[in-house]
Amino acid sequence: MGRHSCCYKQKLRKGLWSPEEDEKLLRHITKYGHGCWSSVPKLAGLQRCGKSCRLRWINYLRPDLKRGSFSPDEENLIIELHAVLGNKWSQIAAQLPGRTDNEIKNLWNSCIKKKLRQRGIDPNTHKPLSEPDASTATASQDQDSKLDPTSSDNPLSASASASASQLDLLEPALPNLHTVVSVPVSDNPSFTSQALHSTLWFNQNQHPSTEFNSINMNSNLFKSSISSNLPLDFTYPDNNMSTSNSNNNPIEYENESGLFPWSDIVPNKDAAQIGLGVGVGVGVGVGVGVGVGVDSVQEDLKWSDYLNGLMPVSSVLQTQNLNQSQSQSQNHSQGHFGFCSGLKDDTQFSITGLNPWYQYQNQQFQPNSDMYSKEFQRVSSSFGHL
DNA sequence: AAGGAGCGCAACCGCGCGTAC
DNA sequence: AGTACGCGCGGTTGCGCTCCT
Repeated sequence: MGRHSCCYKQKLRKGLWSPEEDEKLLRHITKYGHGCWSSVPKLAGLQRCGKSCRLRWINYLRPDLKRGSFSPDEENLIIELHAVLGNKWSQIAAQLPGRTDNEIKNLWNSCIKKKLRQRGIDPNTHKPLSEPDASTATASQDQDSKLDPTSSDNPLSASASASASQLDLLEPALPNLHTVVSVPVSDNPSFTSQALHSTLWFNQNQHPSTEFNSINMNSNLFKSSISSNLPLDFTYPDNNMSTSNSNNNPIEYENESGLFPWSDIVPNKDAAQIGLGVGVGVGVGVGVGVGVGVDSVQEDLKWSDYLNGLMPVSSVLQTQNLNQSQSQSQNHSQGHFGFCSGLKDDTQFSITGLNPWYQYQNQQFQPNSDMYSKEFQRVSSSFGHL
């Protein structure tokens, strides 16, 4: 254990790689593959340890690496993923094709941390800093007063007092949620409701022993269900969903990645009854959300339909600017908080306004519908335990 | 113009885990 | 079962560039 034997060997070069070394390594791996890394330097004629070769290949020479600075979309995604995964750089990198863990780690330590602090967010906990700067605090106070100026015990008001980011509004609603669904955001007209439908459906019929009504997302049972092979049955309405964001960068619906611990669960389209959605908005600002709804979407609706009034997507989808996104996220947080109005005040089961899916659900899922109100109340009472 | 500070990035280090023997 | 080894990961370091004074 500990130090590798190769590190004890003398006469091995360290430090920056020369172009000649790069060429040797590149030529060797291109021709033969890397195989056993410890043998690579010898076979490639390099005075390096295998570990150094591996690192150089992974972080620099790999042909599929994306060069250049990170896009706002990528930065946002990193923030979202970090909120869920923490310093699991390799797992975060797995969600960003062409980016390395080292690159992301460096970006985080050099740029994103700073940006979050400037916005009054603790980059480690993703919670508001204890003493936010005055401007942030003022802005958030305005948001609070719009949200519910009369409710002093409104936990959302309280949590938003330091900063009005999405993360604030979700705290302490989702203190230990370790689950992410990457919800695509697009201005692509072919973007259909199925794409929006990136919600994990939870079929209580197939597992009557699992009490949806009493599920507590903070419970160890729930968390262990999510982090292991669940006894619950999560399904994906659309398995092969893939779309693009407004930069036309593909956002893959990763249902086989390590991101979803339940990724090996067999999809079951017939299971969609009560939805438990856990989502992260991509490229539209800081937003981690959880949605609860009834699956009422049967037909495909075009993305343009949403923009034409079926759902109040608004301009939030058209910006890539983090600042704009954040301020918009504040607006949406208020605007769509009505969705939670059917829940008890202390439910704290909030929904991000950034996620079109939740906005869509907000419109479709009207409590005054007899069919849905029952279910809604059921769900409401369920999450009243939180 | 010179020097120091700050920053970004590439590379290294040390550890844990898995596997072969 | 114990040991050695290889791999991968997260944390850290150090170099070089840019900006500021």
